[in-house]
Formats: sequence, structure tokens, C-alpha cells
Amino acid sequence: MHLIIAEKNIVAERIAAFLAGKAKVQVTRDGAAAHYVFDDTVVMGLRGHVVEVDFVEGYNNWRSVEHPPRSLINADIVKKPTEKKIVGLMQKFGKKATRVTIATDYDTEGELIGKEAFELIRAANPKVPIDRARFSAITKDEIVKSIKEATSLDFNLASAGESRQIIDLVWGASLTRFLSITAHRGADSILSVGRVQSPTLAMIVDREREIEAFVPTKYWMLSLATEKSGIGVEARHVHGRFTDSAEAKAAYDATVEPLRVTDVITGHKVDRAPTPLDTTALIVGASRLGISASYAMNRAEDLYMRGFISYPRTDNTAYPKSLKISEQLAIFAHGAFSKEAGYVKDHLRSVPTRGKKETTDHPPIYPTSLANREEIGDDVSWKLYEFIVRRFFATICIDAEWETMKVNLLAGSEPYTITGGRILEAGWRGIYPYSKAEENLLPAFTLGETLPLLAKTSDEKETQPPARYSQSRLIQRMEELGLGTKSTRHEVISKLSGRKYIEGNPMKPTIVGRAVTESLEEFAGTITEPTMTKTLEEHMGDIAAGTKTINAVLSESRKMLTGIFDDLEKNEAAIGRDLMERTREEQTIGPCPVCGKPLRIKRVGSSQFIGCSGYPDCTFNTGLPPATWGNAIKMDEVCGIHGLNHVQLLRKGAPAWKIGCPLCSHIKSNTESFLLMPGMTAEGVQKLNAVHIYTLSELISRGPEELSKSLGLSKSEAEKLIREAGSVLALLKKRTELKKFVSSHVAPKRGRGHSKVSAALISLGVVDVEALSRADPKDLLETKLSEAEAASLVAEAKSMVNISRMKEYGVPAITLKKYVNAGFDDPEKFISVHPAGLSLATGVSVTTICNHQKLVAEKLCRPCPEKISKAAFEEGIAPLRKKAEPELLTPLALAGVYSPDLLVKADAKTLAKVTGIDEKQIVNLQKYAQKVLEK
DNA sequence: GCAAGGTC
Repeated sequence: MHLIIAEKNIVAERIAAFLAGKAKVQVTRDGAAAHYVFDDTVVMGLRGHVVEVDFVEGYNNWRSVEHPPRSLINADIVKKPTEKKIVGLMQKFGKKATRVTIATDYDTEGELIGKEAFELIRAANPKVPIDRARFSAITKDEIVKSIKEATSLDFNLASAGESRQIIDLVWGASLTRFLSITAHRGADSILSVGRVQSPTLAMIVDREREIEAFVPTKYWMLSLATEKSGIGVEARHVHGRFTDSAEAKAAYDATVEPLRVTDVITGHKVDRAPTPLDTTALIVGASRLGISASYAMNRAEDLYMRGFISYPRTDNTAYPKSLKISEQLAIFAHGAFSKEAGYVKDHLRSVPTRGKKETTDHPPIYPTSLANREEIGDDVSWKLYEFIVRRFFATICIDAEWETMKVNLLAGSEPYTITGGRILEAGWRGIYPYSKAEENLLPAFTLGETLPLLAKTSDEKETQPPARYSQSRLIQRMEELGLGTKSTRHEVISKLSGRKYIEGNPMKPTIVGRAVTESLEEFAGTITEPTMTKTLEEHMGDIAAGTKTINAVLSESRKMLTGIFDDLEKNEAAIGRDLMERTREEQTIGPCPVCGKPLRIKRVGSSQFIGCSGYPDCTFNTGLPPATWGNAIKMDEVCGIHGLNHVQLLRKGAPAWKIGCPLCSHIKSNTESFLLMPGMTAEGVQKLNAVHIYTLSELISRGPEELSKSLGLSKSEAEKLIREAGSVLALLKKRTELKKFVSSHVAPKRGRGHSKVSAALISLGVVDVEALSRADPKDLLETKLSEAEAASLVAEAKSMVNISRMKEYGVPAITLKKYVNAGFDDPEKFISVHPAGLSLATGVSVTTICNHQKLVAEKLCRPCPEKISKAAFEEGIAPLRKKAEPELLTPLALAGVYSPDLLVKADAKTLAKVTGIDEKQIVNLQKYAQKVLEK
């Protein structure tokens, strides 16, 4: 059996179709892995890399003492399967195969993926011959030929790829751990470092520093208005920017009539058609359509999987010879682009345009089939598809041609110029609306004629700082510098923003992003520079050419990183302090209204709040919703009243919850509570806020003296205020308790959530759990609870109230639990039964029970129940235990009968009634007791 | 919990 292994499923599918010819291809899809069988051949696709490099076991713990970040430099590295299903399938076929052909992409990573497959197959089958097919286009001719002429894997080239994997892992992981640990970062806020991400971040930081350092200067632009044959025309001063105001003024003053035409020059310009699309150009084009880089790639991937466009991850800007242009164009003869296709057919260039980059693994991006608006589905995909179609058209269309006109004139002694342009041949511009070039038609001027000076202007302008990077501009820069690949550049940007290193589009660094970059620049500069990638690529070239070994390259790299760690560790304390101090700014939102020290967003577990950095001297704080609603993040917007940054809660997949100014919202929600005080008015609340009292509890804790002083009230007025605040606070506490109680005891149903039930209870006058425990379930039906639900709610409330009363009376929690479990949570019931019975029912000693009953009875102002000694109890109960089960003894003891003596004295009929025990049983027991007494 | 590179 011949096993052919491709890099991805779609290629496997096409290889099978090409090789099978007329034979039927049998397709088997098994979740993650598909394979194609015909004759005696199996073709299967991988999913790119199916293994990944990682450190050997033992290096997982970041804080391990034996394995600090530095130890990762020389840690052993292993390959771990990441796609177990595919690996399993490949080895299963590999065992049976008589020939294996690796048909992965024709590039360095493809060679490495091929070597991974090679090693996995070898492990399963040590003997089978394994060869390598290389094709530069996925066409029948190329594929058939490459498999027929298969050679062997290029292990040097694969080693080059491995060196990259290992260097990236070792540098990235060790530096990431070092910075994260040094700056005391948690698992969800690590400070990552990498060969590609760090230089990319540094570019954004650099641009921000340029913007900050920029000093604008003034300049002046001169222009004049004139006309010819009734057509208004504008002319610009030839000098361009005047940076000297006196010079500009002089030129302006010297601009006078007559205006004399000194030159009329007509020319011809070729406006070249654009080149075929690679990934970067696709992202740039998409960004003009308002689509982000990641989303554009996501939609392009989808279009590709559905067969509408070719493979979207490519660096190639030249169509392969095998692409039949006229056939591709014919696809669009009907459908949404038929008009444009007709135009292109009439304006076809002899050879399509080609860009500078040419690779062998994939063609440029072009449309592979016709689709209409409905088939495509969403708007963004359609816009992208249309762009790809039109771009393809443009690359096979003739160039546009312009007639240009330049008219020079003198206004007095000052030289001015007018430029115009007229399209002679629209060419590709006829079907490509994405880059517009405006025509500027000029009237016919003649040499030497004079024109009127209708107006003259001197515009004062300022030089502008360089612009922040847009996503697409950054991706272009990364490509120029060789950072990342076609498939990873957009992911790097997502990663930087996920790590909260950058924000916004155009992008700017956050405080954390900037602090990390500057620390790395100082102590590990290599990782922040694009040259690291350049050097790595040179070394990879050497390994591929066989002039250097992978081990030589790796040990050089490790040596360099060791030197960096020497430096980093020497400065560890300073780096940590610097990072922590600077990143704290990210949490600082402005001055505390009470003491003026910085207020910070704080987080403890899942609860978050805003607190004063002067704590514990200043205790000002305001609550925030728990982190399950989203992480609290500082926004740029600042409150005009309090000078505090606005705050929002961000949660994945949910729109941002804008809290706004935290103090404003704090005041707003507490004002409602203040207004529940009988004597409180809106102005009163403002007065309280003015002296930094924002909550009821703050009002109470001020104390009457200070309150009367700061508000100018008499002491009795202040006392009254505090009393009122106290009772409102108690009321609110009870309400919260009720809400909590309801939410844990009522199952929510549609149209009857917890908050609705609580609100209904409150409006019925049931304002707390205590009131609920006294309520008649029948009165609660308006709350939409069923009668059974209401009854059980009331019962639960009763039990809760009872338990809290017992606690209040001083019964310790552990014993109380035993009483409650035995059904004695009601204090009245608790003191009405005999301690002997309670002891049997709960297992608590009689002495303890007597003490507790005394406690409760005193609090209830009831006579103390009968007290018995432990000895008396034991002596009495021991003989009875021999004859009767505890089920029988407990009710008797609860009724006060716990010894043979008491039993004999009791009246059997009455006892049966009180305990619910069968009278005959009691009589039997009495006979036994009599015998015991006689002995 | 770490990188960058494949691919879905």
C-alpha cells in the first residue's frame, strides 16, 4: 500500500482526485482526521504540525526552586503529539504501507512537518521506504510528476526549522517566566516575551515615544485662485512649505497681477494595474473596507473552506503558469460580476501583473468559483469576496493611461503652478473602485497669456506628529522587517492586545506594555529587535546549506541567553520594583475625595472594589460588581466633577458594562438610601457628600460630636441624624437578608425571578425573614408562589429565625446543630421537654443540656426545667436499655420517664397518649421494671 | 500559566 501524507486535508483531497484519475475515491471522515483511498493508495492530510516541542517533565512549576527560569535555557526538550487522532491514524497506515510519500508544503515549515511525519512513521514501521514529493502548484501535472520523481527528505532544511522552534521556546519561556515572577504577576496577567511579539510591541512603543517627543512647528502654504473661460482654477506656490513667516509674508505680498502663463506642458503617464494579492495585501485591502486583520483572516479562511477563493495564507504575488487566466475569467461571465467580466475581456492585458515576491507553496489569492450575495451570507464575507474578485480582474486588465498637464505662471515675481490630469484609458480603474484617482480637467491655457488674480491665500499650518500604527500598517511593517509569517502576523497583534500590552486601533501601548518593553530594552535588548529574527534566519540558512550544525547554532544562542540572564538576575530587584511601580498606574484612577491620595482598583479573589491607597489611614472605598460580571478596567475618560477615570467591566463575549465615574455612581446609589431617612432631603445629601460622607455607615461612624461640628448642627440634631441612619441601615440589612433568603430558597421560574418575589414580599409588608416566619402562607399567594411553596418558605424562615434565636441565647454552634438535626430548633419546645429525652435524642450529655435549657429559659423568662445529674440519669437508664430499643426509650424520656422507678409510678394510659407508644408495650415494660426493682 | 509556527 502506498501512503501519501499532505500538510492539510484540502491538499490531500486534491492529490487523491488527481492521482485516482477515473478510479473511485473512497472518503472516510473521522472527526478530526480524513483520508482518501483508491486502488492501493491512501492519501491523508495532517493539520500542520501534529507535534509540539516542550520541556521534559519537571519544568511545569513556575516557582520551583530547582527549576528557576534560568534553568530552562539548558533544559532537555521533547516533542509531544498535539493531534493524537491524526498521529494514530498515520501510524496505523504506516505499519501496513510498502511505500510512504511525504507531500507537505514546499517550504521550510513544510519540510519540518514532513520530518515529524517521517519520525512518527519510522517509530511504527522501521523498514518502509519514505520519500518526499515537492510541487510548486497543486495541479494535476505538478502533483503527478512530483510523486513520480519523489526524492528524499531534506533533513538539513528540517533541522533549520527545528532550530527556530527550540530557540523560540527557550527564549520565550525563560524570559516570560522571569519577568512574570519578578513582577509578581498572577496566572491571568503574565508578562509574555517573544522573538516576534516583543519587537512588534517595541515598534508601537517607539512610535508613542516619537509622538510624545514631537514638537510641532508652524508653516505656511500659499495659493491663488484664477479663471479661464469661466472655469475656476487653483494654483499653488512652487516653493511649497514656507517655514519662515516673514518669507511667507513677503511672497504673499509679492503675489500680484498680472498673472502670466510661462509654461504649458502636457505629458503622458502610465498608471500600472495592481499586483496579485498575498496575505498582507489582503489585510491592507480589508482594512480599507473597515475590517480588522483577524476578522478578515477569519472570513477569508471561511471563503476558502467553502471553495470560493484560493488558499488565503500566501506570500506569493505572481500567478503560477498553470493558472488559466481565460478560464478563471469565464467563471464570471454570468452572475453578479458579468458586466465587469465583460469589461475585463475587452481590456485584457497580454500577461497578468506580477509582484516582487514569488514563492512555491501556494498561488496568490484569487477567486476560484462564482458566488452570489445569498450564498456568501454575511456582509463582511461578501465585501471581502467582491474585493478579491475585483482585485483579480484588475491584475489581468490593461494599465490606465493619463494625459497630464502642468501650467506654470508668474504672479508678479512669484512662481505658481497648476496641475491637471485626464484619463485617456481607464483600464483596470474601470472595475476597481478601491483606490480612486480623481481627474482634474483644466481649461486650455496658452503660453504668454495673462489671467486675473481672483484671490490669494496664505494658510497657516502645523507639522503633525507621526501617526499611530493601524493594524494593517503594522502588519506591513512587520513584513518589511521579516517579523512573523503570513499566518501569524495578525495573531501577534491579537496576542499583544490579549496581554493588555496595547489598546485601540490605531494602536497605542498600555502602561504595562511600555514598562515591559523598556525593561527588556535595558537588560535583554536582543529580544526587542527585529535583528534577532534576521540573524536566526541567516543561521537557519547555514543549517539548511550544511555549513553549520543545529547544535552549533543552539549552543551559541543558549550562551547568549545565559549572558542576558546574568544581567537580568543581577538587577532582579530593581526590575521587579520598576515593573510593579509602573504597572500600578494602570489601576490608579485619580485622587481620593477624602484624603487626596491615589484611588486604585483593587481585586481580592472574585470581589473587586475601589479603595484609597492611603489605607488604613484613609478607609474610603466603593464597591464594584463582582468579577463574574467582568474585570474592572480604567478608561481614558475622566469625570469632570471628581477628576476620576471612568471604569468599565469587561467580560469575554459580553458588551462592556460602563460604570462611568465610580464616585458619581457611588453617590447616586447611596443617595437613594439616605432619602429613606425621614428627615433627609436632596440638599441634605449634598451637604453630607461635601464633608465626604457618602454612605449611611460613614454617617454613623462619624459620631455626634464631629457630625455636629462639620455640619453646623446642634448635638441633638446630629444624634437624631445618626439614629435615623441606624434604623435605615438596619432596615436595608434586613431587606438584603430577605433577598438572600428568597434567592436561596425559591426556585426561579419564568416571569418570577428572585428579585420579583422579594419585591412582592416587601410590598406586602413582609420586610424581613422574621416577618416571613410569622406570615400566613395563604397571605403570600400574590407573590406568585404556589401555596405549597409559600408554606415551605415560611417553614424555612421559621426554622432560620429559631436557630438564630438559639444562637443569640448563647447555645454554641456545634451543639446547636445536634439539637436542630433532632428537630429541637424551637426554643419553646427545647425547654418544654425533659433533658433525659433530649440527651437520648441528640447524644449530648445531660449536664450540658441542663445548662443550655437554663440559658434559654432565662432569656425567655420561663421557669427552669427540671435538672438531673448525670449519675442519676445513667443509673436510671442502664437497666431499661437492656430491655428496650432507643426508639422506645427516647419518647418516654422526653416525657420525663427514664428509670424503672419512674416507669412503674407512671400511669400507662396517660403515658401512651403523651408518647404515642402502644399501651401494651408500656405495660410490658412496666412489668420488667417491677422485676428490676424487686431484685 | 511560557514562544512561534503550522491548520480548522
